Amino acid sequence: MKLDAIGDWRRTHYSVEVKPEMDGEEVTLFGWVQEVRDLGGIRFVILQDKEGTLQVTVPRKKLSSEVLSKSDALQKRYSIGVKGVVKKTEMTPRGFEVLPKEIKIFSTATPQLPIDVSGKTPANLETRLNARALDLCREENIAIFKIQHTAIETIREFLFKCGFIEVYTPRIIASATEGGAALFSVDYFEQKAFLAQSPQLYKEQLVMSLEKVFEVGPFFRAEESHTRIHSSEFISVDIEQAFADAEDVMQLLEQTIQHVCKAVNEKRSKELAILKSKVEVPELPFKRITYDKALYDLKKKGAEIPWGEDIPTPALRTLGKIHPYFYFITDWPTHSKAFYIKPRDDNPDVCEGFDLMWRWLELVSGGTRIASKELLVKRLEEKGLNPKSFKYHLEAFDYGMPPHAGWAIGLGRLIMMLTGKKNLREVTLYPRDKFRLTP
RNA sequence: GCCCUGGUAGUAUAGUCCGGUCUAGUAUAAGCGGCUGUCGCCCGCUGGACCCGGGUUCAAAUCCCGGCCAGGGCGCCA
Repeated sequence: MKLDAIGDWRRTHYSVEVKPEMDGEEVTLFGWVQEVRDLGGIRFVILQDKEGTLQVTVPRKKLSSEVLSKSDALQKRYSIGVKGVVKKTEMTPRGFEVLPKEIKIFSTATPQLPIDVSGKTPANLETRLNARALDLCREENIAIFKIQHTAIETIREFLFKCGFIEVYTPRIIASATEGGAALFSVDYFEQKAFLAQSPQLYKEQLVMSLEKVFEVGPFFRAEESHTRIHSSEFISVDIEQAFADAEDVMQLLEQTIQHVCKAVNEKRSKELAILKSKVEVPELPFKRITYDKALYDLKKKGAEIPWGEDIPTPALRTLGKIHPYFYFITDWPTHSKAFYIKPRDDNPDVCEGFDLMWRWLELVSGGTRIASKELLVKRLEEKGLNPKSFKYHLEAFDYGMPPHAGWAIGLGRLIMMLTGKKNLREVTLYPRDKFRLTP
């Protein structure tokens, strides 16, 4: 088929911007054919763009042969341009239709698509991920990533307003042992290097200069995790603040979450409706329960966890039923948290680390950090880590490290909460896990 | 890495327990034809599938073993 060039055509309106009141007005529309309903003497073409759909109506006897032959060729997913006239009518859901004067076909599509973009025949997640570029054309997925956009936009705006500076720390790092999670190794010229699992050490160093920093970016964990809430590559929203403690950053966090919920509610009601998801604007402050209280609650429900251990997933599910909303878990056993979390001055067995939970899902992890080099070295040793591997990081503590605190939001999990999706992969454009490296 | 469940046309599924009219059903998508108000349009026709390898058996989509893959759960996980 001979394809058309865009030439001097430029879009005048997105589908959503066309209104019945524009009756008689000429518009230029770009997008994709979502569906063609051919009734013989009349043909209905549903044009989709990133904002939605509208109906292009082709009455056989009333249009030029050139427009007719173009519309004859149209099939699902063809990329097209339509120059036409808006006509007010009661016969379409949106109260108007567009009568084409000229149609351009920019690109064709294979007749048998791997998934049904109009959503009539559902496909499994695996099938959808294998055809992800096409899957992402579905209205529902566009809605998910618009919600993510609004969430990130809101977080940035709010943090900027609070005086935070956005930074970019290295993804390629030398140290293999920050403790805990396994890292991916990469060839780095003649050396071995690793992909960063978090910006933790860098953002702590930056509070000495920039005081309040944040970073949004991908991080990597080479874990065996095979669950619907873990991914080898994920987006973290990290902040770190000088001259602050856990309570300060918890307040910042709950305000951030509240702003996000409010913004998504106000700006993305259409997308939430598409996803059949509801987001309430939470009241502040969020409930704060201590680790001890969580264990006590669990014991009452028959799940006994020895003091000092991390709370396993099944127990978190129980906890999520007891507290079916946002809640902080505070005062964790010091040795259950990372080496840089500050132990409490009045009881060093417990630390100033916290998790923000949404039901059973850990959305955010944070805490007051250790500002004393001596204590940090002690904690590294207790964790079985070699302080020598942290030479450069520890040096920063010789130059006036202020008291500081911070947190990290798992962006995908936040989006799961907002969209009601139950698998992290669904809210990740191109998910990466142990078994999936493509597309 | 472990446990459970599963893998059938482009997609989603029925059939599998209890092997044999399964020549593998249905929906949707696709191709062709028809239809002037559809909006999950409708009607007719056509083509299209048992994950891979081995075994049991007269006979395997169906039973057994191995592999690969998927979903869920667990563990791991700043």
